[in-house]
Amino acid sequence: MSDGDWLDLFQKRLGPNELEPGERAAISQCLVGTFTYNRGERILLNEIGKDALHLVIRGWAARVCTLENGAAQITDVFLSGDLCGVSTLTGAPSNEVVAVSALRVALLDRTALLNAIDTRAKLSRALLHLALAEQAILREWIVGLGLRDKRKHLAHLLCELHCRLFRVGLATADAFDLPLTQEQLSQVIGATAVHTNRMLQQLRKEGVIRFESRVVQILKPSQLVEIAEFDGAYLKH
Amino acid sequence: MSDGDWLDLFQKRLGPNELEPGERAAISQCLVGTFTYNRGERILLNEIGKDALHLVIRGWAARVCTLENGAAQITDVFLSGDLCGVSTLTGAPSNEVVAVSALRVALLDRTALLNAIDTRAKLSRALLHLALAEQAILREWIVGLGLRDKRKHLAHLLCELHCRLFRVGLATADAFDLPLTQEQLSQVIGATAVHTNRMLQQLRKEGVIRFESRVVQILKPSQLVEIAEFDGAYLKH
DNA sequence: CGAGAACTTGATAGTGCTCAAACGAGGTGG
DNA sequence: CCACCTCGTTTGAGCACTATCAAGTTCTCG
Repeated sequence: MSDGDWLDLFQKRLGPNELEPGERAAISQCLVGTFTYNRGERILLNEIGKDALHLVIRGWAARVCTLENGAAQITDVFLSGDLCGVSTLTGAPSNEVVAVSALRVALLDRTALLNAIDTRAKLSRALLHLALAEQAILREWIVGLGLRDKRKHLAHLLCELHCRLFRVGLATADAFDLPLTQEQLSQVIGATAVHTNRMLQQLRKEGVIRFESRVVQILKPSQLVEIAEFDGAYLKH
Repeated sequence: MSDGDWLDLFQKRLGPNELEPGERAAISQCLVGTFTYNRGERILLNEIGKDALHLVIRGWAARVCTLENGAAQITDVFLSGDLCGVSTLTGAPSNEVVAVSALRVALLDRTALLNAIDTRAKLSRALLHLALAEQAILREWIVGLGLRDKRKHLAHLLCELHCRLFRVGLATADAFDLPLTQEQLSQVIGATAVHTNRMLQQLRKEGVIRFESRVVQILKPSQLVEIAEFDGAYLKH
């Protein structure tokens, strides 16, 4: 995915709600540049983030909430096409967001974007749409944390990530890159790294997945879906 | 709270982003009536919900996600002033929402509201604002489920509810009505009803709260906040 | 090749679950 | 007015899932 395609990527992410040429132009005028972060760097809560939202072009990012005892929870994962920092539009305090892998982003000027959505109703709808899509994912994560055991939750997460990546052309029918470490996976599903490791091994022993050198291969898709009780409808926003 | 005040209530809920007379008029023209549900009734996914969003005037509602085995998770709690069904604006599939107590709602016509936000940029911003505020709460719930033990999570939930109710004038400095059953509380924090009961008793034994006949009294506010590691900043959207 | 990060494995402890039953309050019908 | 039924709360005992602690192994990269 080259830098110039960021707008197409964003449009693909928005799905059926196609942007018209006018909206495309309005957004592309918000672009102030692109930037590359290294794995582990803080994004959004930095000099750049003060003025600009980050549209992910390539790589992964994650929002991390940390408690006093140092324990950390990942509440969002941002993939290609995801817009990161929408909540700062309303002046809300944002959490820490870190680059999970090398990360290429398009920088969209906050003020310009606010202007754009005030001028163009469709753009505003598009952002609302994105926010609601995120909500749906957050809710599903809550269900995973509250109701599923860790093995099922892990399976569900893999299904979700596969779906989301497939939508933007970053997954084949049965495989995708997963740059999250097991530690980070455990921060998503609310487990310890040790336990996450064991649940992964269990899924491997069951022959459902393979997961080596940052690549997940889904060997038995239907069984994975069954374990996870996965229904991708919530991603159809 | 009488029916006529629903708009003021909504405005109070939006907080600093005051609506101007024009926007107020635009919203109030979306009103198609008010309605009362009984405790336990399904709202939103019914005849009325097909065409109308529900603005809570009085009472509580909760969004419930149910798994195949019958286990249920509450992912949202809607209080006075909360707008319920925003996600249906984008045609997304909604979850089940039930009335936790007797529930009075204002019904806002979906099509009219869509028109209104397409016409008035400020209204659109207001809805985006609401969606982001909900996101912040969802994230905090994720942190609670992933990182806090059930006692702390329960304490955190009580802090949050107190804050949100206080904002709309439904809590005193140290007490509020809590119509959720212990079973429903447990569906929020991802525990069994038995365990939730024990954690409540522990908080009572510690002298931190009282909770009788659907009323929570916070006896030691600072200690409750400390147990929960509660920081209300995320509610300041 | 060395050093640190990430992954793996084992043993033990504990939080929270399951099953089972009893108790209390509110509502209804006889 | 009381029996009775239901829903919600409370209590107890045993078990399971997951955490914790500790150590060893593999991988990655300068």
